Amino acid sequence: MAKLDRETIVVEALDLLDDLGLAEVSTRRLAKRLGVEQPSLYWHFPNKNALLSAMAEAVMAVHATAPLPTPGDDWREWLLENSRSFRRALLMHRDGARLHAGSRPQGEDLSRALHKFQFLVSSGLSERDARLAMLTISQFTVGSVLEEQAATEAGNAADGGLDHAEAFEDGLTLIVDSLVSRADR
Amino acid sequence: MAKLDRETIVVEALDLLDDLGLAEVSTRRLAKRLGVEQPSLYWHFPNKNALLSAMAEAVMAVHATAPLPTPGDDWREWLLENSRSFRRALLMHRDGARLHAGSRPQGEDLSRALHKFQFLVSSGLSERDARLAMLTISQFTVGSVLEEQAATEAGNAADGGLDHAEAFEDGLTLIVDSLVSRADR
DNA sequence: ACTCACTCTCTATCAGTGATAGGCAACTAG
DNA sequence: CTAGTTGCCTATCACTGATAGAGAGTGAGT
Repeated sequence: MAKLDRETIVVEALDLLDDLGLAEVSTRRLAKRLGVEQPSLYWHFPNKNALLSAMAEAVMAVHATAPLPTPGDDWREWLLENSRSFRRALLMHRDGARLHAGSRPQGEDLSRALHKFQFLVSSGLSERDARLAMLTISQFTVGSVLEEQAATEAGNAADGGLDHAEAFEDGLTLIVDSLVSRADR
Repeated sequence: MAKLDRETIVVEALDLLDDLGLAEVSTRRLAKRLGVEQPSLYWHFPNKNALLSAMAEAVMAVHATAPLPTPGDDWREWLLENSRSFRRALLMHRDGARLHAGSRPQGEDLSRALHKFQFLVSSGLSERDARLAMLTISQFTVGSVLEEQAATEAGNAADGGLDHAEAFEDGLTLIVDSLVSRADR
């Protein structure tokens, strides 16, 4: 019936993810949505992990398509905006952070990361600080969204009335401020 | 045969975790290790999630037992050491960060967190900065260890020859430095 | 026109998973 | 001595990810 297709599958899988959460994403449920029998999925993906990786990559697509920094840009502002874009991508789907955490970085991302790194260096940061900036911020962001989504899905009452967006913004500023003062020195 | 016991079960479960990784921890494998049939576990725990929570709590026990700060302590040094202790606990078991990420904070921890918060405030940080410090650092730490353990278990070649301990230390310093300069102002 | 290979989905089935129902022995309190 | 509780057992459930192998459809080469 359905013209299956890696992309079609991934799109439907993300829909399923949003509806039921990562734990409830099964190959059977997904197949049923696609109007197909379960083993058919295994022609397009070698196993479920490969599917989850493709989903994780698709989730990151919005962020990975965002324009790269150009030499004239203000590095501080760019760093903030880049991090927000990353966070937005993770938040766009239910369990986005958990999904992302269980997947290794792809090939395309590496060259983009390199570009960003070089932008920071040519903006005046030391190589060490540039690498530190990218690592620390991305780890903080993943940790932050992971906690936010865990809080949302579990007790579902916001934990302690915490404003996650504000907390993220503050944490991000905290980190970036430190980088600024190092660059100024 | 075996005198089962919540603690005995958790200890064995953590052993199993270290041997096979979180994905391979099943109630049957665990029961077999304990010399017991699988449903017996369900007398001691209502479901597998409860078991995983108990495991997560046990993993944190080392950290949760560490002495609380006392008024005379240097807050910067204490903050650094507290974060290292948290990281060490996560690293002590395979998939420790993943295990931790899938569990909600317990009751005991909350009063400890409050104590730490108050220590930071009485050391001169604003309430806002104290909360920010604890949140940001813990999220960074979880994100950091999550990535470290994912790298270890997957490509198993260290990713990019990255020294995770050093990267953590640098990121931590980056964050704490920012807090210091805010406290000085 | 015929055949061969390839693509893609199907049916059938597997071992393994978390979980529940209900039985039965051992211990303990009245 | 009996009644209740504790703590394990057997048997079974619905569900999961995965594989084997059949067969329908398509298209290229001769």
